[in-house]
Amino acid sequence: MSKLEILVIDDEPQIRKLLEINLESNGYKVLQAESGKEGILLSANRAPDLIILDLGLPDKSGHEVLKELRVWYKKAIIILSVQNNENDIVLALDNGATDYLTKPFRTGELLARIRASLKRNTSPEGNALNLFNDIEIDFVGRTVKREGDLIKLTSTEYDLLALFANNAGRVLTHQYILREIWGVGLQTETQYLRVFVGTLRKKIEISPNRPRHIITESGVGYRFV
Amino acid sequence: MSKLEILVIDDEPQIRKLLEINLESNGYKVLQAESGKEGILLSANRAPDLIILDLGLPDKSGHEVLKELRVWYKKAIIILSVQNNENDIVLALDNGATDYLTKPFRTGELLARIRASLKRNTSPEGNALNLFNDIEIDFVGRTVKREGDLIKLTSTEYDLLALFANNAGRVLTHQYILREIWGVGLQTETQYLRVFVGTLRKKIEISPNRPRHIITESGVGYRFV
DNA sequence: TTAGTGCATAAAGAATTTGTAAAAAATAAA
DNA sequence: TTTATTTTTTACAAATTCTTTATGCACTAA
Repeated sequence: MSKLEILVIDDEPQIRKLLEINLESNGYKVLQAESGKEGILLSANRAPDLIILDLGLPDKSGHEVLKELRVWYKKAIIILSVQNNENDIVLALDNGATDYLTKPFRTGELLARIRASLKRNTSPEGNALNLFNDIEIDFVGRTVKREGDLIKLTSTEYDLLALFANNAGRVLTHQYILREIWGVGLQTETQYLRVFVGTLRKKIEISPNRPRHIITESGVGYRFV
Repeated sequence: MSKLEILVIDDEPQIRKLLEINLESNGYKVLQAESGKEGILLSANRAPDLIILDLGLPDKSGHEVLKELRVWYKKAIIILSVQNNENDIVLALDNGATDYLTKPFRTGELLARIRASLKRNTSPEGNALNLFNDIEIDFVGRTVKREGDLIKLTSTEYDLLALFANNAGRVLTHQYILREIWGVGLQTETQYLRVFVGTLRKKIEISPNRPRHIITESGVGYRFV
């Protein structure tokens, strides 16, 4: 899994440095902007997973930046500000800020609030369902259905099918499949593959001897449709 | 549109009164509880749209209440506490609190944070009572029934079943289950899991050697249906 | 035709994984 | 303390999955 990206929009270099160190040591990738304009540009180009926004920017008010971002940016925006007056807090939250922290802040708390915000980013549970005609693969649940009925697959069979499904339409060479599923040591055991394709076909194809999903590409490999 | 309901769990009557006045004048309906137990019960019965929870309760720690609620309650929980130390804040947020405010708080800010939390309240309804065919699990009472008859489970057995029920239909790996129930240190003790799945099956399955609820996914983990 | 190559399938054996019973240890209750 | 309950270990049986071998078919080229 790749690192989550966090964009820091703040004009104070010390704060940016402090955040950079803390965030990177916690496994995040950090992008930096020192003005509102640059921040908006970067958000549009890189689509970070979370934005930390300072209210006191040189070129334009942080409230304005927040408003502009919220037109299209749907993920978490945490406000970080020296302003501790209620009006600013209420305004920011009502403009769609996910959270509001006042400087000086405690890094542990900030990290916890970042975790909480990121958790909610993904919450509308996008069950990664993949449909291939009569075959339905649920990558989250690790289950496979044909015409609504659950099919029992062994773990290798599932891995193989998932590999096919993730490369639907593409021809996968024997070598490549063997390397992905069995590892580099067994790249030459083409017979494994034949056996497993056989059992998979028996389970997911309507007529296994006339496969419509796992197509043989003679001399090369297989293709999933 | 009917009024949104907010449950206040706090043992201080003054705070409850203050919140009641402020919330009701802002168009919310207010429910009140003065202990953790009462709060959990009320949440289960009334399913409020948001919960405001004080950490310093007389009967049990607010952190415990939060954890118990989060097993099934999916909407916003805002923590209100005199504790301003980082550990409490981090713990609460990591346990699923939506937000954390320290007393004394500014009502305008609280209201803004409530609005922000309610806006994000999109997750599907969680229910304290869960039905899986003949099995009925009550997350509030921590009780399990099969065809109406109470089943006696040890606490680990219950935790395991609750974990399964909260992830019904999806395959849970051995590692994941062990981490959730026994903690990070015992991730490799797969045998524990076998024994407990065995006893659980004996208690909830009609024919334990042909399980219909806890399905083995050989080489991977288990799946609950 | 006949040998050669690549693929499909069945089935036996090997290896791994899982289930179960029961004893030992730890914890909670009386 | 004693007793009861729950959890952790241990040992072995059962089931499942993976690997290997054998065989037949289809196609191609000499």
